[in-house]
Amino acid sequence: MAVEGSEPRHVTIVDVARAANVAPSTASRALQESPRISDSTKRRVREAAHTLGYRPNRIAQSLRLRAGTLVGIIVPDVGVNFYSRFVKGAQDVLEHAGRQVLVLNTERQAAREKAALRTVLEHRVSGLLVATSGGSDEEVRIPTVYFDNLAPGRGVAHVACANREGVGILVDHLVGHGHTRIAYIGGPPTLTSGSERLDGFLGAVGRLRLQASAPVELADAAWSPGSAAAAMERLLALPEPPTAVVTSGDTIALGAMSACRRAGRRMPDDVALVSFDDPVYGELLDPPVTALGRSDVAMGKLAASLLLHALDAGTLGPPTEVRLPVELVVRRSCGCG
Amino acid sequence: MAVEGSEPRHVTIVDVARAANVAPSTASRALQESPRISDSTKRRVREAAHTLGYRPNRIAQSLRLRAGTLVGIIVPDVGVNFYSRFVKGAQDVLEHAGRQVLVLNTERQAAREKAALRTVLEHRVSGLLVATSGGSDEEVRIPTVYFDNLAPGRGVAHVACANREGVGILVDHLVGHGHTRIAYIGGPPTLTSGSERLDGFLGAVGRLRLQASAPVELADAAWSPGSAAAAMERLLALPEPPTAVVTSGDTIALGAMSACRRAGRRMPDDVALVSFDDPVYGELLDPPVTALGRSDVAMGKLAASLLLHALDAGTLGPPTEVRLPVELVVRRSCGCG
DNA sequence: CTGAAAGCGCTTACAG
DNA sequence: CTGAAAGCGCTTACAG
Repeated sequence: MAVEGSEPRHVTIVDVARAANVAPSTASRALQESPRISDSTKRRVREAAHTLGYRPNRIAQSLRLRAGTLVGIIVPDVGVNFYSRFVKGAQDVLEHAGRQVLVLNTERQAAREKAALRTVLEHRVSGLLVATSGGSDEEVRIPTVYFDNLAPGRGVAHVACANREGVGILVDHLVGHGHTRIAYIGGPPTLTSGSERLDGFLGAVGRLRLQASAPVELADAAWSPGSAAAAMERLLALPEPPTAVVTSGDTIALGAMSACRRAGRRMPDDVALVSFDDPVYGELLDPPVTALGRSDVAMGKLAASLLLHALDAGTLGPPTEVRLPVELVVRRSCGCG
Repeated sequence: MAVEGSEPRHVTIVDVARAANVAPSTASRALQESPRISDSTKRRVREAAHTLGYRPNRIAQSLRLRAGTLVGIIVPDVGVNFYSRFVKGAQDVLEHAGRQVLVLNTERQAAREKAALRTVLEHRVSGLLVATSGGSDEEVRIPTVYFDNLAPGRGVAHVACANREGVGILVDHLVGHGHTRIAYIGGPPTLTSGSERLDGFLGAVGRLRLQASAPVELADAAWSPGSAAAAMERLLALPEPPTAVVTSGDTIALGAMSACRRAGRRMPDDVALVSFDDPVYGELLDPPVTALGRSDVAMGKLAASLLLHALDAGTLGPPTEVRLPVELVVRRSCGCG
């Protein structure tokens, strides 16, 4: 069973040409269905290619064509649901466009982000989809779509969800339930979503004149449930604890919910909760979470489409900014039902 | 700000050579730190490369070297936690070895799996990490590590967790709590983990003489919570419903738990539950789930290491099969605490 | 220590 | 309709 001796060299177009008794150039054109090649020749070449098991070498094609089919995706952490589902969506539309995806992880480290950028550039990717962690400020010279965390003025497009409005919707819903002491637990305002969502909260409570009773707590940079739980505990320890809380993301909601449970507070009776980014199985949680529907897969598809568009249109003008609309999925944690 | 006119051609080694006043071959060697090049020349070349912003073209390198740095990973669905975290682990060790990862999704479709295989092969990846959905039976000619779903006799290595033993541990734990009517909800036995885990359950109840009161229900091929919930409902509708249930995976546990909740059965009092594959935030669920710790990231790292090993050792002999040990994370759903 | 030449596997003007 | 030649950007024997 073991493979003996030397590597069984790959079949090349020269092999195919020889087998079909034509020149390599003719074989190449035949395989490309060029109209300039006779049907009989095409058939002969195709057969030769088939029986030899010819697989074109994309490396060679890319070099010759000075353009490959690779697209780079740089994310802070593929292990995180949001990013992996974004990749899934992007991969899907890119694949259908005959492109492949090089996924690079940065672990939210600036150095790794820079290295990732260098690497994909060396691979001569046609374009890039990136969610920066704020690491690299260099302008990239190839078509780039920034998502989640935006990079003002750079790239061909930016995509994010309607962060401010989203939080506004969440606050409004809570107010509809009669809450006036509404707290917010969010990711740090260093990156786009953390900052815009916090902004949205501040804006909403301002508009509703609720500032005085609207405490804000922040989770850590990874938006970890642990740090969110600690934040929730701080809120519960307040002299006048909030009766409802808005969380800026699924993992934060999870942490907050578990903190409430440990503290013996019933949800939604003692404290209601609504969240941005529906937890992946949000309807299975106890209570089922009222949240803004996830837009990760859709965002991936959109970002990929925008990139594809820029790729064949040629990049011109300032980046377009696209905001994905959000929609409230009403379940039980808010007090409904 | 818009980029004007023609593409700004990439800087090549010829440009660097010219700037440093040496031949391209010398520039190439200098950049590779060849001992045959004088220090002064090296310095000159490095400086030229730096000021010109030279980035080697990996496409060209790969073609010339007849070996690239790409590794393919083929998974049923990157959007699923298990796979995305596997990718994260694999990516990490591969990246440290100077390799990049091409991720392909199959959506559990045989046709897409075959296409994915063709694609990565055309990219001349050095090796492959694949979780088949049973789609392709063809032997792949490059070093391949199969994971999760195994392919007997093929590839350089197989990695999976200790499925049978794992379920045995789960059953034993439930028996330790005094249960005798123990049900099982699992994925279909078509692929490795579904089949081995079911096997493990059957083996355990046989060994314990519990067969008569050990109903088995199956979820769908995607192991969806919805189908698991339906399975749980069937179990609860039994004349003598089980007092405990073993689920073969995290998503199945989630579905089963929600079905119990909807049916008004308290957990673990009315029905206890233990699961394979700890849900990602299993400790935050209500009740916190007793489960076998996840080994996805570790599995990714292991699979990548095995591949790397095969890559520099050269493939010989039959595939090694590695089983990741499992460990029980005791929490509340089983009745502990 | 450095350079000229060949070649990795393709594709596309350029001829015929 | 088909072929011979050049070249994408590198690296590595082979000379010197």
